[in-house]
Amino acid sequence: MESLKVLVVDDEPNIRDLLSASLRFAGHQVLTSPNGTDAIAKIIDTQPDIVLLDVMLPDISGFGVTKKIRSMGIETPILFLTARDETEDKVTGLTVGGDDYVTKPFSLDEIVARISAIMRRTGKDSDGHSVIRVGELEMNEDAHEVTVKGEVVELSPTEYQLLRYLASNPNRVLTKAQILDHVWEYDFNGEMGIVESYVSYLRKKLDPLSTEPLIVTKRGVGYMLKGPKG
Amino acid sequence: MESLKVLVVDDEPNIRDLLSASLRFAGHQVLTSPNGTDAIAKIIDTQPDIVLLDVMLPDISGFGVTKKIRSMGIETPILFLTARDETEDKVTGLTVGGDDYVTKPFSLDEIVARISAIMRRTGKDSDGHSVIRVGELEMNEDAHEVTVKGEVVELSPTEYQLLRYLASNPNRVLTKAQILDHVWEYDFNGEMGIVESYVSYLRKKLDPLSTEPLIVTKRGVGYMLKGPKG
DNA sequence: GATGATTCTCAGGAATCTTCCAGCTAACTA
DNA sequence: TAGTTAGCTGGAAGATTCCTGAGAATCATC
Repeated sequence: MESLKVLVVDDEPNIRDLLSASLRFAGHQVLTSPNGTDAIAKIIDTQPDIVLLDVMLPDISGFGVTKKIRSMGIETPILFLTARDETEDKVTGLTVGGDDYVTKPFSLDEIVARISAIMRRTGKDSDGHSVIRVGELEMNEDAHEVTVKGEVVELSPTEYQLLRYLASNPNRVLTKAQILDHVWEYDFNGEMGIVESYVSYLRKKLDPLSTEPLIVTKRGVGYMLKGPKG
Repeated sequence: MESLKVLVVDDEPNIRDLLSASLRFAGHQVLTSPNGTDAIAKIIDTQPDIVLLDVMLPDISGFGVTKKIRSMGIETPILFLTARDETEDKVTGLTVGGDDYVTKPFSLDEIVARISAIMRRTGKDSDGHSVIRVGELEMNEDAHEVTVKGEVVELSPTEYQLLRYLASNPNRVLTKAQILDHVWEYDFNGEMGIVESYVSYLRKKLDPLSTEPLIVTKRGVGYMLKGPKG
């Protein structure tokens, strides 16, 4: 995916930093804003490609911000961030147009994936390929379908996210800490043993179909998804 | 459907925004107008392909607007937006020619479908395919008839709309929030469990006729209508 | 009004998923 | 080689998600 200009709007500095770091690392240009009024000004001023917008803001709500900028003819797609208990009754209207939403706490990989999806849908992303392909492995992001050598593999949500993170970084060792940070929700405070468990689950499902082991262990370092070359 | 120039006339900014976002996302060019006089000017000025016209406007009524532009020889088809309690005959009398009407509150998918239908009828839509075909499933938009392997299936209005939304996005997972936003009326604030119920209804009617389950559940993500060739 | 269809809510239960744990195996090191 | 450490995996508790039947409320039709 090409580099995007992203505006992150959230009143919690922690969340802003978390998202900034992650998005910058993904190659995007990041701007931040702590409240609604500032966000509106920045959107008008800098014209970002996408806005990550917390629904719960100290001054104007995320919906208010949306209404305001839309009434000015600004079509920038928005990815809403909502608390889990707000969603149930307030979801309506959130996924209109190209917009989408994620519930807090989220995983960083989820955010990156949603941004890609929105950019793909709104057609602003030049290489709008919704399929991740690494050797015999294929992940269809639209259908959430995974195949190895054409054979469909059923994965649970967490298994899917883990595999996506690995497949997005083929031939590169990822530490358990990195995996935990990207795939699990940011407030997860469990042990890294869970990564081992899920790698085990993935292997059990993937290896019977593939000619050679897909996920290799780099002892003392982490895991790596093996691609065709290298 | 090709891109159309749509004029949205409504005094409620919320409705204008909702329709703008949805129609723009559907690939149309959208203009908006908050009242009757402005609408008339915009119609003359910009010559839209279709007008979404609220009947209840602060200055001139939607009927007044229609009368005015028709007297000037402008044949632009109109989709009226009316409150549910406004008398039926008053409206039906006015839906001559290619015109049509929907009652508020409406669902976004309904609006998009009606626009397609009008464009088809007035012959302005080049690829006027009124039949959605996905594998063994066939939906005739004109006759509102659904068949699986040629067998007719009777569906309630909501069941039909849900199936249409799914069938318009084959092999693509749609979240319950997306489904709610597209299929249900914009002021619906019930729970997402209703989507589950209706999926259940559809399955009960469709699956007995099809060779393999049409609607698949992607646990933790949403639902997907499975078409040929994943 | 009465009947039947439709919409919507709710709750029990089934199926699946997440997480942790503990015992085991494989790999490294002294 | 033996000891130590890192990683693997089965099991199980608990949580979550999904399915579906039952019933209330609403709407349409006669």
